[in-house]
Order: sequence, then C-alpha cells, then structure tokens
Amino acid sequence: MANIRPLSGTAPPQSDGNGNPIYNEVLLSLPAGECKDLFSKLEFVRLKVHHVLHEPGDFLKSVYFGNSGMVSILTVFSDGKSVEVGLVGKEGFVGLPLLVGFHTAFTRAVSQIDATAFRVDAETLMALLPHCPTLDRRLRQYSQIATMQVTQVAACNRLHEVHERLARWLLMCSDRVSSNELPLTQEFLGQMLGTRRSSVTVAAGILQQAGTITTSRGDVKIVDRRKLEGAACDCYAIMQRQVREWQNGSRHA
Amino acid sequence: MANIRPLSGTAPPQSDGNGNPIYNEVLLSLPAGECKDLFSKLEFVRLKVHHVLHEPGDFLKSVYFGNSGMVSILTVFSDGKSVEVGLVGKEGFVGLPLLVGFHTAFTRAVSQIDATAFRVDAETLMALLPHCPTLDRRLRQYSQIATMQVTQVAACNRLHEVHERLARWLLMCSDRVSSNELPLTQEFLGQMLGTRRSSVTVAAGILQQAGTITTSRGDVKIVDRRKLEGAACDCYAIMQRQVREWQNGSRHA
DNA sequence: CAATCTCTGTACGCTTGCGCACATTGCATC
DNA sequence: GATGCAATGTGCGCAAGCGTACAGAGATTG
Repeated sequence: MANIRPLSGTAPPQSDGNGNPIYNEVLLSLPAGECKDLFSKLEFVRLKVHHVLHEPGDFLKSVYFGNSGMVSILTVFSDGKSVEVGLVGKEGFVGLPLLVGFHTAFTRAVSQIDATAFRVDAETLMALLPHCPTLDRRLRQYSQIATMQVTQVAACNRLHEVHERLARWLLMCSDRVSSNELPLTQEFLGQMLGTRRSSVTVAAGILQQAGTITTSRGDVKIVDRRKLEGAACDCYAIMQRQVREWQNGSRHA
Repeated sequence: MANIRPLSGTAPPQSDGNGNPIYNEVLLSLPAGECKDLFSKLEFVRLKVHHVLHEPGDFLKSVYFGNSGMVSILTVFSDGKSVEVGLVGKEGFVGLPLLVGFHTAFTRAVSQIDATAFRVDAETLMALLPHCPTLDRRLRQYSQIATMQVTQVAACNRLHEVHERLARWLLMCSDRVSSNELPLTQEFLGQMLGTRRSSVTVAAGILQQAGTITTSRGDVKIVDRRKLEGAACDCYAIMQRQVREWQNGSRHA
C-alpha cells in the first residue's frame, strides 16, 4: 500500500549528483546515511528502444539499475528463436550473475521502450557491498525475486495459452513503465512470448474483442485494466504479489 | 576433468560425524579447516521416493544438501498441473530462498528416486556463513547456477518438443543419480515435463525406436547415451556446461 | 491361482499453434 | 500525392499435443 510510485507524484524524492531523478526502488530504499557513497559512482544512461545491453557470452562489467522504462531478459537459441524470461523495471537491476562473481552473460538484455538506468562498474559495486549491508541485502533479495519470476514464467510458458500470456505480459510491462499506452510491435511481442508474429495478431484480436485493449500500428493501449487482469493467467497476480510483498517488507526486508 | 564422481570410486573421501559418506559437492569443496563446524550440524536424512520436502506456501526452515538421488523442484498450479523447473542432485541444495531470508516456499520439492541429503536448520546455517566465506560463496554461486537452469528450462518449455525435453530430462536425471537405469513411471514424467502421460508414452516410443532407451513398467534404461544426447535439445549441453564450468572453478570459484 | 491394481499402449476427435504466403493499411519521405 | 517501407490482418495446410477413454500387460495380494 505504501508503494512508491514517484512517476505519478510531483517532485521525485531524490536525485543523483547531476540532478537526474532517481526512481529505482532499490536505490530509494537505502538508508540515507549508509550508502551515499554509491550515488556518486552511478552513471546516468539513456537506453534507446531495442538497445542491447548484452548478448549471451558477453563479458559483463556493469550493473544497471532500472530507472524508467523497462529491460527484457531473453534466452536466445542458435536458430534465432527467443523467449523472454524476465522483465526489469525500476524495481530491480540488470546483471544478476555479477553479484556472485560470474562475468559471462547467458542471456540477452534489451531495452523495451525508451529507458533510463544508472550504471555502475561491477568492481566498484562489489567493493562497496561490505560497507553497505542494506544494499547488499536488497540486491540479493532482488536476485531471489527475479528467480521466482523466471520460475513462474517457466511454468507459464509451458501451460498457458498465447492470449493469456500476452495479457500477462502487457500488464507486467504496463506496471513497469507506469503507462497504459505501450509502443510495441507485434513482431517484438512475438519474440517476447516465443511465438509467431501472426499468433500475436490473433491473440491481440481476442483481447481487443473482449474490450480489454485497443491496438494500432506499433501501439497497444490498455483500456480496461481490470478486465485484462481477468484475461491473463494467474501468473500475473502471483508475480505481482511476490514483488509487492518484498517491497512492502513483509519478507524480512 | 577433475570432476568428483565418488559413487563410482572406491572409498568416499569424507564422512560426517556418524559415518555417513558425504557426496555433496558443495560440502566436499569446502576447505578442510574452515567449515568443519558445519559438519557437526548436519543431519543425515533418507528421502523415500516422492517424498515432499515442501509445498508452495510452506514455511521453510531447513536447507537440504543433496547427497544421493535427486530432488525435483516443481511449479504447481491450482488446477493440479505441474512442471518441473529445477533438478537438485549432489551438486547443490534445496532451499534457495532461505539464503536471502525468505521463509516461504513458492515451489514444490519432491524426491525422485530414493534420495539422501544432509539437513541443516536455516538459522544455524545462516549464523555460520559470516565465518565460512567459502561456503557462503559456494551457496550463492549455486543459487546463480540454479537460476541459470530455470532460465534455460523456461525457454526449453516454450520452444522444444516433448521427446527432446524427455531426452534432456533423462540425461539430467541420470547425471544426478549416477545411473543409467531410472525407476520412473510415465505418469510421473508427465508431471515433470508438464504434459500428458500418454504424450510421454509417445515420446518414449520415439526415443526407444531410435535405439536410445528401453522402457518397461516403471523403468527407463539408457542404452545409448551418446545417441540420446543427440536426441535431446541443446539445452542439455548448455546446462551441463554451466554446472561443469562452475565446479571446475573457471568462473572465479 | 484368482482377483486386483498399476502402468502402459493406443486410438479418436479436437484445439492450438506453426510455417508460409499474400494482401492491406498506416506512416514517412521525397 | 506518389512511392516505399514497416506493421498488421488473414488464410491455408499441417503437425503437435490435449482430453478422454479403453484395452492389455505386468505386478501384487489374498
């Protein structure tokens, strides 16, 4: 309930040294005194649509704290097929493996929508962790939340149908970008859902028919959010609850 | 190459206080002096076939280090359908969320095959971690490996066919129990693969036709491992490599 | 040995989704 | 406003897999 929604508020609660507003909820949750060190090390970066942060096999050297927009984490196969396995918005960060000292990416990370993030060198961040217990705990807990999400997606991918998964995805995306209007092509949605573009067309048609969304060229609008939640599989509610509970601290935050 | 395969060796390298042989590779990888404390806290447990360690929503209080046999991690839905999202053998442990202080299970953990494990109270383990840096690092790295596996499985579940996934699963299972003979019913395989029992029959038929396995009532034998690897999707090789590289220490172990 | 139960093979109709292809429509650029 | 491109709607044949049901084969128990 006390959920942080700065984008819809008036003035952002904090900003980094250069006046860039901080929306990332991990960063905002840090105790004022404890980790101010970190803020000076953050580099504000703008990520254009479809900007690739890393490909499988790449050497990872930076962590990206999501600040606005959204980054998708994909598994890609050698035949070019891909499926999304995770979404990162302002609630988390990109670069999970770095936290345990792994420097090789095994996924593709690509920005959906225009996004902004705070980048920090992995070495720098790791060096700070011993002095920033809250940050350390939050990062590790987010890793676990991300794992729980992948786990749910793994099952969802197997057992639920395209239009249910599309509805879920639109909702999750909307939550992260704080908007009901999503600039997305069906081709791209197909890559996220691991299905054909034309299957997305059909699925979107079903949702539109039900009066939950409207679509036009490269654009999806959520018109009845409640109804869209009904069209999505339970996975949406489950994953949303997991993040919420964590953010509200009911899990030993 | 220096991979530990104690089950096929003569004498196990170590045992706990009560003479139970230790095969778990995390435990075996600990420096001799550093974490002997832990060994006295371990409780040796035998897990019968299909024993449920925890259901979604359960309060978690123990970590289980796999020692022999195998434990499956499943996502289950309210309609009773389930899919396996992770396998734990002697390379890892059950209870990932505990490492970051989460005490609520969100999956089902169930032992395949008769299994043994070392159980330790979460509080006890967590209290030891500050004094056992190697253990701490290994546990966290295994968490990451497990996440990488779920990630691969999420994509595999979406894009690969039943007989490919079945082949992959049999190989992964065989690796963990160190046997080519697997006492498994098709009904159970269906729950693992998130498919019908009769689809398993068909898939097993394909694999048997190709001369890779033989099946009889409640039993699958791998007769041509190399060929079975060819029948499996790439996911098997990918996941196997991830674990191997970690165990061989090429990832900053 | 008979009865019973479990596991497996198989079949049938049906739905979903794939692969492919082609027409159409909206947007941008000249 | 003509041209070109990207995005979308649609159609068709086909394969995979689902839900269901039933028969046979193997194990177990009395």
